[in-house]
Amino acid sequence: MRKNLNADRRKPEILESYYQVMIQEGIEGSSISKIAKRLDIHPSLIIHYFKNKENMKLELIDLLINKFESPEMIDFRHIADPGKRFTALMDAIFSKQWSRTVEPSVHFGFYYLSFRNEEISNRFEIMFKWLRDHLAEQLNFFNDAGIIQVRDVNKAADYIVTIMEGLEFHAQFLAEGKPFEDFAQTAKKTVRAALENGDI
Amino acid sequence: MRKNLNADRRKPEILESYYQVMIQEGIEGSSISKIAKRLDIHPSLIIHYFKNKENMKLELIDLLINKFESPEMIDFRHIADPGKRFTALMDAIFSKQWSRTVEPSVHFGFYYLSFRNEEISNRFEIMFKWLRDHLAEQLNFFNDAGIIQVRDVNKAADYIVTIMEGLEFHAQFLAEGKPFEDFAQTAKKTVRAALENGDI
Amino acid sequence: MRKNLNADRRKPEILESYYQVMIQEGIEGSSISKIAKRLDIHPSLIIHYFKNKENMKLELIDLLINKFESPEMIDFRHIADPGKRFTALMDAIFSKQWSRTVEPSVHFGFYYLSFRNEEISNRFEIMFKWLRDHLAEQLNFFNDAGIIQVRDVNKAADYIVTIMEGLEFHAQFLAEGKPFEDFAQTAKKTVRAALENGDI
Amino acid sequence: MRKNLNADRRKPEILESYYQVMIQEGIEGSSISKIAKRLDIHPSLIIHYFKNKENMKLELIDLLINKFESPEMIDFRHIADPGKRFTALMDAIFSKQWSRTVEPSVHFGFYYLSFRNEEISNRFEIMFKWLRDHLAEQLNFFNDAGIIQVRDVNKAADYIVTIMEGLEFHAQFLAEGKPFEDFAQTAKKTVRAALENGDI
DNA sequence: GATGAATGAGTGTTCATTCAT
DNA sequence: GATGAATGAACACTCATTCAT
Repeated sequence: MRKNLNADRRKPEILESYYQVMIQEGIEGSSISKIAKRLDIHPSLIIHYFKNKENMKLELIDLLINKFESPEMIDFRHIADPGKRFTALMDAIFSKQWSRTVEPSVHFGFYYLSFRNEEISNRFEIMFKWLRDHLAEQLNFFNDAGIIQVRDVNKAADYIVTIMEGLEFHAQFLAEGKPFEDFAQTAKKTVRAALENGDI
Repeated sequence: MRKNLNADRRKPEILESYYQVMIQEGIEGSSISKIAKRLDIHPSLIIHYFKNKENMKLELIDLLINKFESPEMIDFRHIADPGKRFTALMDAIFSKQWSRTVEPSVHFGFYYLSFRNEEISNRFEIMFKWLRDHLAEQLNFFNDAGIIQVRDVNKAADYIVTIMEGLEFHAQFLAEGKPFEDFAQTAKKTVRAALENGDI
Repeated sequence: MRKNLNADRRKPEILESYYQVMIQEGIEGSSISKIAKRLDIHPSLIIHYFKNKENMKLELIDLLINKFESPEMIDFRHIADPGKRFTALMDAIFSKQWSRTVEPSVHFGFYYLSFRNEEISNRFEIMFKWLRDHLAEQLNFFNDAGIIQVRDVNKAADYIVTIMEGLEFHAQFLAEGKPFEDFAQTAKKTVRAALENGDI
Repeated sequence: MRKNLNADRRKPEILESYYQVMIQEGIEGSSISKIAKRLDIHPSLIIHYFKNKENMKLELIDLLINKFESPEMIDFRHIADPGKRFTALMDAIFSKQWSRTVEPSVHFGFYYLSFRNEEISNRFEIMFKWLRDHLAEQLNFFNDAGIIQVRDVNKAADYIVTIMEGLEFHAQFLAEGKPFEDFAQTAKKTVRAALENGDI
């Protein structure tokens, strides 16, 4: 039991433990005492750092969203060639690595909470909009380069995000044992065709 | 307050109350006592009917899934004309009425639980596969009738389900105040195009 | 599920079920619903027959005590020869069959309850006194016949009962895997010696 | 009512309360909330200290057993003279003080629980064996000193423990208002005679 | 005779949180 | 910074029992 660490080190440690407990026990099963037990610290210490559970929850969400928005994940503006950049972007979006940046059970757990918690809802909204806008901007670029024939880039960006999220459902209930990538490839091709054919 | 109703009337009444409490308070917030209070009955009466909470949960899920699978929702085999049947099916799938057969918050609540509860997971899987297979069968029919040019009906059916579920995310975070139908129309057109163009 | 049996048949059936549940689950674990479930009848039916649990408990005790007091267990007055009758009585008292007329766990369960339940206490007292008096009477007979040299038959009878009950403790904690009869033999010999030597 | 005592003071306090409630209400009647109410503390504080009721039960048993095994109760090796030591030991064993170190109702309550609870059973077994072995060792000493003529010290020790426990039954049901010591004296004399006469 | 509806008290336990140290 | 004492609300569930049918 390490002692006298300061907040900068303790807080991420606690959030990581929170995340792990959530994976194993679910949201409602992630009690402060379980999180504390995993770290071999006293539950009160968690309250000490985060004031209350709600704060901790929001801080965890912020942390996870930051992972999503990290440039190396989805920003390929450093690739000059439009075709290559398009492929890179599509590959990234439909990759398992990207979809599973955050454990699906945790992702959906917070998504579920967003129905009744405005603070969480806002955070999700900001994240999705950021993603959508980033995609729209890139689609514009690909349009201009003649790679795709999208009529309404905003709607197209919405469409991509929609499928991305839907993929998780597919993986959960319809994958029939096949790896995530299997159907993701199909989805990617279909989406590419839609963008290239000007279906949207 | 002895009303002496029998199980046939009480159980649906309790499940309805459970459903309503879940909408307002979320899954983890739906305690037996809250459900009972809503009905002005004693909590132990709920146990009397369902033995335990887990049973009640599963019975509620079964009830909700039955709503989904009701023929009038999605079965248009009584429409002989292939073109009209296709349109009817597409309209149904992307309709708000269909998407919101069950309150999204409840739908996603149970979806979330399925990560850690095999019984729930199985029920979802069966429902999604039933839907997917029904769609695949219909796509075959439309293919034969020359309405669409689908290469792989199973993948196409998967794709449709995937988008359908993804739509909920869009409505939640990206709709920007516009009604559900707005983007659903866009999605429908894009999917129709994909089926007609043989993109999948 | 047999129906329409009358009290004469149902009550012993229920008491037997009660006894069995008590063996498996202990006194505090013997709920009416468990007893009913074992018989595949409705818990209310048990209340119907016995009015309440306390009555049922007392009726079970009466039933078990009757087993104890059955003449074939301990009454050897039909054996005319004093020596043979003495041996028969001693053998019976220190036999496993006699000691285990009622399951020890149940016997001690009710014994334990007698501390706080006067009705139960009275029943035990009557039974023990009946046994003690029966023994005293027999000791008198053996004394007169010159088989033993007991100075105070009442005290001797008390002593025998005392050891008899203590034997159960020995079997529970000190038997070290050996059968009940092992130490019971030792005890019997020691008691016989005490009676014959006039130690009491 | 925040008293902020610490575990060293609170735990014995709670165990004492548990013991008292058990005397009044029996084992199954000793709920955590009753124990707490007696101390005017919150029930969850008891959980705080003992984690769960089972632990508390075992800790109470350990505490009571320790009372039994305290040297001043039964260890007379400081008395050099064999005859005096023998008398002291016999007097102690058949004394009310020793028999009632723990309230009989509690003693038998736990004894009863031992039928269905291995942890409790083990504790009893250890305690009884400790007592038996201590007696056997002393009997050896007395044998060597020529005070008694025991043939099998182990069996004799078993016999003594058996009677000791049986005495409680006698006191409960056959004492007929006379004090415990009354029949205990008789038992003691008879046992002494058996040891001295070589009946065992 | 038998069942089911309904109650209400009670159980042990979990939980987030506050406060004192 | 860290721990432990203490609380109080809440939870699912068990139980014996009553009443109507």
